Amino acid sequence: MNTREKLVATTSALIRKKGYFGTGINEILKSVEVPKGSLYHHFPMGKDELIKEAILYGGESQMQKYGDALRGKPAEEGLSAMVDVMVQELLNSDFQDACPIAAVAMASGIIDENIRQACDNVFKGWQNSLAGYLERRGVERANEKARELYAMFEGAYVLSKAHRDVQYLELQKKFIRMVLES
Amino acid sequence: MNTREKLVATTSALIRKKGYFGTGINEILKSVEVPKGSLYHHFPMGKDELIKEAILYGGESQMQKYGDALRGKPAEEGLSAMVDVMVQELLNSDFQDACPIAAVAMASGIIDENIRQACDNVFKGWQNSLAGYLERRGVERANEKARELYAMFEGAYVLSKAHRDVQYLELQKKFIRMVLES
DNA sequence: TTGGATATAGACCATTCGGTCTAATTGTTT
DNA sequence: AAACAATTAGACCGAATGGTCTATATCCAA
Repeated sequence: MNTREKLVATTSALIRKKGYFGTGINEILKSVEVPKGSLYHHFPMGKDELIKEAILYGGESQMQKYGDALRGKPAEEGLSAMVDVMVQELLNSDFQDACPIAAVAMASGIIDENIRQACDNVFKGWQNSLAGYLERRGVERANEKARELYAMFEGAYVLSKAHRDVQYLELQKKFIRMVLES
Repeated sequence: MNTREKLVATTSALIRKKGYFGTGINEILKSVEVPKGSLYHHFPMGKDELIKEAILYGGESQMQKYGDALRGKPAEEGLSAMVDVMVQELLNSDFQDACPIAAVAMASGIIDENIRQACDNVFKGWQNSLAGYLERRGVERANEKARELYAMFEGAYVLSKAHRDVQYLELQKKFIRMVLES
């Protein structure tokens, strides 16, 4: 892992916990043990460029985790496993790591428009990937259902973190079948 | 409206857009046109105390809006009107104002535990209020359904903001009946 | 009208913020 | 080995951060 990759990966981990404004450049540098010159060499546009990359990186690695959970399983079972991924991430991080994009997306509209678009693209990618998964399993109106399931999961992720209680995520499992069969 | 109330109301509006770390004390003071001495007179514990109050204030005023939308309507119609409140807030603010609590809640776990608890209490209040509303209309398993509807709405609120597109919220209306009748 | 509480006013503080800039070092190509 | 680009290193900058402190109003009760 080279300097650039280390910067992106660490930034991704930090913004997931503290969002855009809560994550400082000096903090990132200290965490990665890299001098300032390196950062501005690899990311001439500074913080916004680094965070944009971190959003895309975080989006991809999260998509991979979800993909692993879904793969080879029938729809309901796969989606349930996807919820379990979120549950485990909350538990493993003492409720610090929720959706890696949401924390930044909440402040979009204030921050650079490029960053909002990066969040947007990640969300769209997840959603399309989920829609494809459903379609391959013969689910009707897969796109609409993917959107709905995704909104449910996202909301439950936020609430479970705020409550320090995974019951909101666990509850989603009860409603997956209902959405699929609607 | 006295100085204290003005500080709380303005802080509530700002944290809704930018979250905990994105909202600075000096910015608040400038916006309210109040000197620093007044702030620390009314809130000796500083920023964290002010933001905690702002969370509770924002939670109450939002609950009032939702209550107005729900009041006197049958369940499905009322919930649909509640979604419309969220849609209008996004549109009226050019997609800057989503859930007034979520932006701060996302960074909880890092911030003062009192603030996380304030977010938690607001969320719990909304959820209980919604459960009561459903119960009064004879809905079975009102508590569980209130939780689920609430998670759906919260997720759609976040996604609609990130996408700058209210379709996620509008989509919820199609699924309200399904949850109610489940 | 005097005294004491309440509140406003803002200068000042150490620290951190994101960012710039110049050297020194490392790596690669001839 | 020389030359050149790529990268690392970190001192330094102005601005902003949250917070403290003293002085001055303002208000109400005695």
